[in-house]
Amino acid sequence: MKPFKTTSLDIAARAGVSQSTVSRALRNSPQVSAETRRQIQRIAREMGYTVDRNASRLRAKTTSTLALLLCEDEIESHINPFFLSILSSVAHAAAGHGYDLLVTFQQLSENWVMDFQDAHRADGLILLGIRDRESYDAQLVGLEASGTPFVIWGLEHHVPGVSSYLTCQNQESARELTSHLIRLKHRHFAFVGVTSTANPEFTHRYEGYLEALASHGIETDPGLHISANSSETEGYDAVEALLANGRKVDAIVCASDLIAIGAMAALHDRGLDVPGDMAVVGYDDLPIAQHTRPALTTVRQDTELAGRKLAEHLIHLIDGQDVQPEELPVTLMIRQSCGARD
Amino acid sequence: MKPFKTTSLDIAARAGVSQSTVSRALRNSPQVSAETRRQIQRIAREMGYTVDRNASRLRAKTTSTLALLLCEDEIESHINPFFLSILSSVAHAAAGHGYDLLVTFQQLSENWVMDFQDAHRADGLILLGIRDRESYDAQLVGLEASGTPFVIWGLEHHVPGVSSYLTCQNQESARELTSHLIRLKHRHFAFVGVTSTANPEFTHRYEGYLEALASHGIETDPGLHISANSSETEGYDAVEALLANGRKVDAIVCASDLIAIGAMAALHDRGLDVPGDMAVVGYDDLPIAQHTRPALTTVRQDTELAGRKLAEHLIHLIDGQDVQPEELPVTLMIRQSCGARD
DNA sequence: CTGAAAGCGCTTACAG
DNA sequence: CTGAAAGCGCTTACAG
Repeated sequence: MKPFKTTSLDIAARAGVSQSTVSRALRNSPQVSAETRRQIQRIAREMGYTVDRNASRLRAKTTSTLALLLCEDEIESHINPFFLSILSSVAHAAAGHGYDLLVTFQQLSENWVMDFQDAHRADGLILLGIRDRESYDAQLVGLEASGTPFVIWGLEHHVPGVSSYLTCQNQESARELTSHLIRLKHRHFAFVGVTSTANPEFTHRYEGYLEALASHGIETDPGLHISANSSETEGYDAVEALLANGRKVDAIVCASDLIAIGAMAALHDRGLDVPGDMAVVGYDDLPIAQHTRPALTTVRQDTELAGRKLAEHLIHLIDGQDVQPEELPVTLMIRQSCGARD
Repeated sequence: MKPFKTTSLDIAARAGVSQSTVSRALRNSPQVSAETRRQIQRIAREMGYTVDRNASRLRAKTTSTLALLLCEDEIESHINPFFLSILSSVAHAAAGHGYDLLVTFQQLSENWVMDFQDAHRADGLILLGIRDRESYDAQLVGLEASGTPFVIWGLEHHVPGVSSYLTCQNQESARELTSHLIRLKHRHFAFVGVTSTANPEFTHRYEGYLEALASHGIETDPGLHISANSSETEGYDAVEALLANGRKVDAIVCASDLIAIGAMAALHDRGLDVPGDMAVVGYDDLPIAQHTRPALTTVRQDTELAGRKLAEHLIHLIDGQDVQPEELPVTLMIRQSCGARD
């Protein structure tokens, strides 16, 4: 069924050179004369030959593969579109650098380090998604011990030469966003989003929010911080709880767009108008954010850049170069849900 | 840096058997006595040994890898969450069967067959996403010629022993959904969604829609079929065009949820109430569909099942078994946007 | 049931 | 600049 498998020996025979020369020519080795190289590459193209990756990897003791681990909650099985958008960008970037991308969607509870330690499936790891810090930290230690390079999104974890991280300006942007709401005359604030070691990003956003309130002399009430994971349902429930406790609120800062969308649904169901009765803002700028009504004011994270940087940092680490963690810039997207003028 | 690489020879030495016996024991070969096998597997576990996949694959001439190609539009770079949900399910299923999953996000224009033909990167291919039929069909022919097994979502293409396809009950469900709207006393219908050979799924939904109208004696006006690809923006623009042409309409059937979300935004911006002035229904039941206000009436495709079936069908094909294409069942999700009673 | 041996298709010192 | 040769770590006939 399968056609005859062309090998480097076939190319060598056709080109009248040795198999080693073919191997060199195809890897663009400067050892091979330009003319020989051109001819060999032409013949390879004509015969539809591509290097057998398994053989190449076995011999070179490399995998030319990046692995991406997307940790997901087992309860809320619906994955945050934000991570999927990064995933897509990582895939592009990896391909652009000649790496394959192995994707694994991991349950929180599973012990994923084992898989990648000695299995020689990938040269390095990109870690995305939510996590249970208890087991997570232990697994990171295991990863480091194995010498596997890895890059994490959204969690400050840096071991020079082994691992790095990328995150975005969570705190600054949350401060700016909140300040914008204050400028729009909102005075009674609530924050919806879990803050814990398991979610440093939300925690930084909360800190930025608190800074903005403090710098404008607005008092903060711990009862107006409602915990919620990143989903519409938890956002909905959080706002129901918030409204039930009866405190005066005129602006809700949500730790993510998914939460904000749930929040807007809850307000709608209570007959409250956004932004007339209540301003709502989110975070991430998911594609849907511009299509909700009112359109959602939020903070744009550049997922294309994030994915590209994740891949590049990992490849540098694999190549033995050190990389510095980076905080990527974000953009405020002022739309209607915050009560903007137009 | 990297720890000493344990090989099957190390296990053999420790267990006092030959390397071949270790290899057999780890592959659960019935040739090895139960006791020897248990002991070898225990030692392997103790030493943290895992089979080197590159060597194993090279020797066995297999890859234990499934590839998933997600074709995306270059203009609308934001990927349909529906496909990403299937992707996640495929990843789970592949892992469950001991396969790795290689993910590639492909631009429409690229010639992707080449990559997988001789590169020995994957044993088979899953094809998802939109496509340009002109080049697509030619590439499928190339794939078949190479003998690579593949499974397609949403496009009837079946070559016994080589390829298969999976789709859902597009036509029946669109007929039912439209009939439901008719039962709710809607009489003036529009359909938004591109129908062309490039998008057989939308085309089947359109056919189901037409059947429902015909069976209730409702006349169809070609001017009330507006083309749109699956995005909020195109849905928005389509509805603007629809309203501009001034015909009486009281229900819009959208070929996807993304289109429906754009449609609802456009109606909102024109001051029209959904479902009071206009019913809107979608297709896919994206997670967001239950959180729009009004919540979106739509058709649920079981992405978990779809992903699992895609992986299983492909694995069967790889194993040389024939598989029959399947049409997966769907569920009507009646919510508020159609003007339901409660 | 077990072992010795060949070989998958490459890459890379080593020698010239 | 090129070639002959070794060997990456397995799997799998072949022989016993």
